[in-house]
Amino acid sequence: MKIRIPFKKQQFDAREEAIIDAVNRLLSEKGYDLMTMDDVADAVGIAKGSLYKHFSSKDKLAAAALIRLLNATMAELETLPDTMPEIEKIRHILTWSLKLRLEGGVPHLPSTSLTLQRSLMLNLEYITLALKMHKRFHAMVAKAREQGALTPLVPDDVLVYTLYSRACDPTVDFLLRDKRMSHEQIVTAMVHATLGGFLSEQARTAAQAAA
Amino acid sequence: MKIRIPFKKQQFDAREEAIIDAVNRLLSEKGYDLMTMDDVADAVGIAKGSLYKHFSSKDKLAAAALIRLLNATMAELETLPDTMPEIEKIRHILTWSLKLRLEGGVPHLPSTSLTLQRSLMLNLEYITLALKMHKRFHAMVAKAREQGALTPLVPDDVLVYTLYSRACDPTVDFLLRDKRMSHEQIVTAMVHATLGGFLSEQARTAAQAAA
DNA sequence: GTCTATATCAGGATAGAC
DNA sequence: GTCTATCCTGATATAGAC
Repeated sequence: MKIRIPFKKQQFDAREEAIIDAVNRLLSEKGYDLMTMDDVADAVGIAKGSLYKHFSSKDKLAAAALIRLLNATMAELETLPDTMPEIEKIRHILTWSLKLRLEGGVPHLPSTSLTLQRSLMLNLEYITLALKMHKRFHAMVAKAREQGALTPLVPDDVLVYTLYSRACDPTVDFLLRDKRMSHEQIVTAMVHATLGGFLSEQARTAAQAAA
Repeated sequence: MKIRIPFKKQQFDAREEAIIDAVNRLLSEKGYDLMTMDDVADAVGIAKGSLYKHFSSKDKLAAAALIRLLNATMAELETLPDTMPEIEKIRHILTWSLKLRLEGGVPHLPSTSLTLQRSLMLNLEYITLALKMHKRFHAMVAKAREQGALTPLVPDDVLVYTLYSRACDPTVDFLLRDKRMSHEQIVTAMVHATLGGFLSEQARTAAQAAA
């Protein structure tokens, strides 16, 4: 049973995607508080009034962008084979996040803005997804620890939160501004510097042998 | 030759200190963009009009707080004995920054806000100090590398910028919110996780022997 | 559903009395 | 130098024509 999607609807959805794209870029550039609805409207090329037909508030707009990001992250996790050691999954998702950020696609996380944080806490769809991802991350880290990859000196929570935070680390901004390292070099260095502090001796020698 | 400082002047200076204290707290809580002059005036307990007699703009206010922070950081560095291995100095200053942050004393760094960043770039006193500290950090990291403490896999710049960034890492906010770790535990874990990624094998085994 | 106003309000900065 | 009252810009959100 094939369902035809009306052209109008397609057009509408495409526009919404375009809006969220713009929001993503703007959020990563200016952050939530400095991003204005005028910015968004201009970037998409529509009037501000029209923008409000799609999203009833600035909150909703940012939430939509973050929800898309959460879904993308979950999808990326799905692509990883079950057989992959958990620490490699962690490395993969960290690398993926950093790359996304460098391409300008990733919002500065909610952590950046108190106002955004508060409004997100009232958004059921966002909370549900965020919680799901949080559990997923926790499970991944716990398994990595079972597999002996993590140092006992740092608790699980620290690594979980670091996975969220590193993609919006100002260090990356500074390195970008210097223009002395390529995107790829930045990612490699950041991943090494970030994970290096969490690895057990065992995992470290294993990683060294691999390299 | 003893110079008497007029009482009025003492009072004035004390008030300025109180203002900067409040700004520090507010900056660390809400960040630059969300901090309002009303907030500051209320926190200090004076009228907004009076506030402007002390600082002619919001920019200046934030700059004053950051300048005080830079000076405090330089002073802290001065206290360290020359004989101390550079990597230990690095560890010390990182620990110091994190503690300060946990006490609510440290502003979220300029990196947080684009607007603040831009206005700071026009503030000669700030730029001069920031550059001085930047050079100081760079020298410290370069020496640490000479002393064989750093891994060749991560460039100096990354560590330098990390020293700035880690004190405003959202990871710390998350850990604080959970209330599952004491301030001291948070500092220890963050320092280990942060520096762990930069150490050479040599430094790592040395650190392990020390512990 | 898109546009062009416009209502409304918050926040930075200033004026002017004391 | 402190206060109160006010100006003015910029930003969210809405109204109303097409």
